[in-house]
Amino acid sequence: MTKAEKTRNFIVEKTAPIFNMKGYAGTSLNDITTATGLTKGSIYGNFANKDEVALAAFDYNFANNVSKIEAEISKQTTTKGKLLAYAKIYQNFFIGSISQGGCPVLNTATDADDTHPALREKVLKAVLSWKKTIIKLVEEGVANKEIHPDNNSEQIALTVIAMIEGGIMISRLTKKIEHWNLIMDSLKKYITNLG
Amino acid sequence: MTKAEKTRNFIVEKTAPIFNMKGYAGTSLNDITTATGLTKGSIYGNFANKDEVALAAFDYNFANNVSKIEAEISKQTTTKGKLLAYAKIYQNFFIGSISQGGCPVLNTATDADDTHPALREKVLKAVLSWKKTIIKLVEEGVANKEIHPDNNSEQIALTVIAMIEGGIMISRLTKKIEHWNLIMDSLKKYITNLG
DNA sequence: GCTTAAATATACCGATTGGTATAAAATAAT
DNA sequence: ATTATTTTATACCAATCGGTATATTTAAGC
Repeated sequence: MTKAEKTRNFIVEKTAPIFNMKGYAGTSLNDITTATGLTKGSIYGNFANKDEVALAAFDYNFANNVSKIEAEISKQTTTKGKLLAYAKIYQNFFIGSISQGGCPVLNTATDADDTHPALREKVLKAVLSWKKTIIKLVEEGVANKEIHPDNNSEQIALTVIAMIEGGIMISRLTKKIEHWNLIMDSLKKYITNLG
Repeated sequence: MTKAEKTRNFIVEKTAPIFNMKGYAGTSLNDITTATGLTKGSIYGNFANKDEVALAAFDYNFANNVSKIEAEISKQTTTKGKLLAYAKIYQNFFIGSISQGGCPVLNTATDADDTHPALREKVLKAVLSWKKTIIKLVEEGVANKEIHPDNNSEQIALTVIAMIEGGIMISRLTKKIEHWNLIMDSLKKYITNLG
């Protein structure tokens, strides 16, 4: 890894939480330079413009979350209940992540959907791939005869995502962990009752 | 109504959708003056600063949505199924609102939760009052023996809000009305199965 | 170790940011 | 109709915005 690559990564690491908290328009180049300790020249030596930093920051934030979730999911040996594990993991594990800027998908989606097409496109892909992952899990459950084939796998995936993201919004706003727990319990019940 | 009051309302009406789309940091005073056709002097003659315009804009956006929803809810004669009507109304009615800037609660919550305490406080109150309204409906249903008393009314309220807001985020991002329909159908089923 | 190329810092650019003082215009009260 | 008051427009402010050209420093190749 060359020096430039290291610096590039360093910039992304340091600015990712800022973009996640303040949004694209809310994050200034001054924020970026003070967070990294670097000067503008150095930033623009590694990125063409603010857009590229923001896009890289979203990728970083999202990949970070995905890898954490996937690491926990893969720990689950039982193919049955893997879907349920999804909710459980989010509930127990995601709290820390939630308390420091929140979900990058939710933040970037609401921030960029009407204002930043390139960024929007990235979140869109992220959500669609997330949806696809859950659909696969559901179909796995159907194949295992754990989930009734009458269920609409796409509907389940969308519902799970909506409950998680909506729940994150509420919990971060009210700052009440009980709210988060109640919603995640509700999600668990929803998944359990799929059978 | 004095001239100043009229102008104040006019400014709020014209800028409310902009704040809803672009967020607080993303909306500039230039946006405000071009949207209203007024000059800065006129804006600052009616508002102390940009903050006050943003706060008034949120109030306007939120009140607008609430009044629309309440108008439809009150049309429902049956006390039973009023909760269900909630989902139905959102599904059929909110689409137009969603396609032009989205839900002010979701937008402002994710925009302001880490950046703008005064604005955050306003959304917080809005969500808590929304939650309260649903809780009351649920308790009404329990009193009518339509809903089993074992149910946790707060959990139901939070779940309903989470599904709606999460669903709005997804639908606005993917721009697929089928996604919205699937999630709202899921919400209806959730409410139906409460009994 | 020297040269070459890459990476960073400095200093600056015009444009725009939110905000204000003051003057001009429009409204309200008498 | 005239005065007093409110409302709007003009012109300006310092600060910050995103971005760039150039100089300086640092790392890489030989």
